[in-house]
Amino acid sequence: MTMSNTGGRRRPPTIHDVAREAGVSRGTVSRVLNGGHYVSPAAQEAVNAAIRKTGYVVNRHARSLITGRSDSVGFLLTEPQERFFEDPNFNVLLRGCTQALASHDIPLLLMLAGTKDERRRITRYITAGHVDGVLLVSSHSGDPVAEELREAGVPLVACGKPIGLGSKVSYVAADDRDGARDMVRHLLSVGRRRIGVVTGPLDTPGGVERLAGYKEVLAEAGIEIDDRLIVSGDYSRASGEAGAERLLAQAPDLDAVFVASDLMAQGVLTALGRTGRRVPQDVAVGGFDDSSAALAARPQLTTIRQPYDRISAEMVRVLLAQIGGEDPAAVILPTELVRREST
Amino acid sequence: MTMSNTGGRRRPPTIHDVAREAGVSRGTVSRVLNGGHYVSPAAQEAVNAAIRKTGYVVNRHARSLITGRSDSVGFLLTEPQERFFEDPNFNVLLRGCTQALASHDIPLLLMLAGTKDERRRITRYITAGHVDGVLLVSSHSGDPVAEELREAGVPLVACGKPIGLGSKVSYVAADDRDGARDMVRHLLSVGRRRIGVVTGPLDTPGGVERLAGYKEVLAEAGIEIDDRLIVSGDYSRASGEAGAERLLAQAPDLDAVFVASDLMAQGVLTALGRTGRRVPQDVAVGGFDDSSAALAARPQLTTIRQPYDRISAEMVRVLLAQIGGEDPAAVILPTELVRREST
DNA sequence: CATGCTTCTGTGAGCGTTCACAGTAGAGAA
DNA sequence: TTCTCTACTGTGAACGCTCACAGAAGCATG
Repeated sequence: MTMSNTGGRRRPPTIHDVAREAGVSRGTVSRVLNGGHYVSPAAQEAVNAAIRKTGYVVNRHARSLITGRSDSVGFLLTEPQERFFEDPNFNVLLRGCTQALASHDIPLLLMLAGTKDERRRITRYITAGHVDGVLLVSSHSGDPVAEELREAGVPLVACGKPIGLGSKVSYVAADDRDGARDMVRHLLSVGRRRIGVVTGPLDTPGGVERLAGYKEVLAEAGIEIDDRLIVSGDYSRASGEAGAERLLAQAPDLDAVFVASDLMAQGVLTALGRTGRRVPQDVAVGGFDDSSAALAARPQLTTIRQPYDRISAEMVRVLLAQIGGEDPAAVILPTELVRREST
Repeated sequence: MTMSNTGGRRRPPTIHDVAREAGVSRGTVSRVLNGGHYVSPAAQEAVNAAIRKTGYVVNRHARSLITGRSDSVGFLLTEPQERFFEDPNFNVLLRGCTQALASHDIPLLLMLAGTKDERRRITRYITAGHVDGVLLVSSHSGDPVAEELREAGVPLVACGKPIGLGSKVSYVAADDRDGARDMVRHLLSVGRRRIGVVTGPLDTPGGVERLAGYKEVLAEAGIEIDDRLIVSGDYSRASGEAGAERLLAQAPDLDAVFVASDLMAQGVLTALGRTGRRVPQDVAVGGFDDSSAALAARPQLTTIRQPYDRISAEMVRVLLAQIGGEDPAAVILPTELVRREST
């Protein structure tokens, strides 16, 4: 009598064990697992009972081996690392994507491609088919990773419109220009006329579009664009502080600043405070993002809310659709003015 | 003449293709891929050339199917979601772990287990063997997920000492008690005597240990412990603010506050500012973590630096060792006082 | 010359799943 | 009856890899 493996190390149950338990074949169990088409109610029930009894969980590796899909997606960050730390938006986005994917039972692989080496390694990993698609967070133009992935035909959804890439890549973005318009209109409505702006990097759509919205509204209001009222930052707190100092030097009479991110707006508040200017009495400050930085700031920031929960949900939806064979799509979501203490 | 697949959809090269190209067998290619033992230099070279030429990348699913390993690890967050957003430490930890794993070519799966449903799903996923091990970020005691994983024998490394679990689980932590001692000694050294404390949750090791360090140093200095100087928070900014208000009500004469996290310290600063107290002139404030919040605060916080880069590196090292069959281990890392403007 | 050892190589089997296909049973139509 | 159609079920054959094993070659030892 040979020893069965009953007493040995517990081996996870396979589809075979389930089939035997349910008194059906592998094929029937597999069909139940994949939607239950062409399965009789009796078999369906028997299989489900057997799955519960055995504690069976599908072996994704075996499945992937034959289907060619990995049933996982990558969340790829090609920004330099500092932004990841500082920017609260990334957290929200990452969490939203993770949860949206989880509801489809799809794990998210976090990929950081800061250095050249990392980029090569990760590109290789992705193009080898180890993930079915990629959620890309990298707004800067000329991102070589994104371009390579697009060429390799990897399903891809960017957060924010990717400037450098051809139009054939999906993206989900908030309506930057419209948000900027709302904010500047709001600043006008509270009586401000000398409105400065700290833009984002001008090689990002957020940088370009928000500045465009600013200019449009001023033009509509018949206010001349004054170049001394326009400076650029890189979305970091420090660059906001530096930007505000340049603004104050070039145009000490300004009575409002529209800042292209909440984090930079924090820096602006610091710089204004240092010169003794009160916010909002002397200078109104409007941010952008409605990130946690907006609430952390003193005074709390009036800002433009980017619907990050919806953005992440849409990114996942579009990506899964694309993995399923649909064409790339662009989704633009509306923003919302959130009024707090700084205006 | 049948059509070869040369003209069809490009199919990724397999180990077979490499073997044919190199003029050796699958087995030899496999041996090269796995360390190159028992392979002649000539074969070694031929295989490497063939790999370069074909652009071969190993199919991890096929490998996993037979080895039983997944060559991936999970980063599991069982905290409620708010903390993830607010706390800058998570970012640092997450990034550090991702990078440390990347250098071993191991992808990180991000797992968020906020709700009961998510917890069940994720436990199932992990115990099914879809990851080789888990990096656990959850300091609260009585975490059911951690306990289940431990029982299931899943390699596990916690960040911070897990109170609830048996001693058989690995963890990496900063020396909380010693850090707290350093900070309180520092406050004493700048002449403070009425030192309040805002602790973390007392069901977390950080909460307990940092308070213990505080008490020890005061005892050594011959200062009586005054319960009115001790309040607890939950590491959130808001709880810091509330805690400071309670402290000020109970002991308006305090001249320093040791706060168990930088984020809470930000709240403390806000509350102090509201009562007109100057920091550090009237009240010195010491934080803990040296997170980005410490630099963002005005004044910038004197704080205890937790070596998160080393913590993440150690977590990964210990986890990989454990996956490799070694026994669980505990690692305690030293902290460092960082003096800034708030003391 | 046989024997053993070490280093290297190829081969068959099998990991757990899905897919294509063949087949069965029953219902309805001719 | 006989045929066709639909609903359902079971059975090989992969998928691409690693592992165990068998064997070959080279060299030293008995």
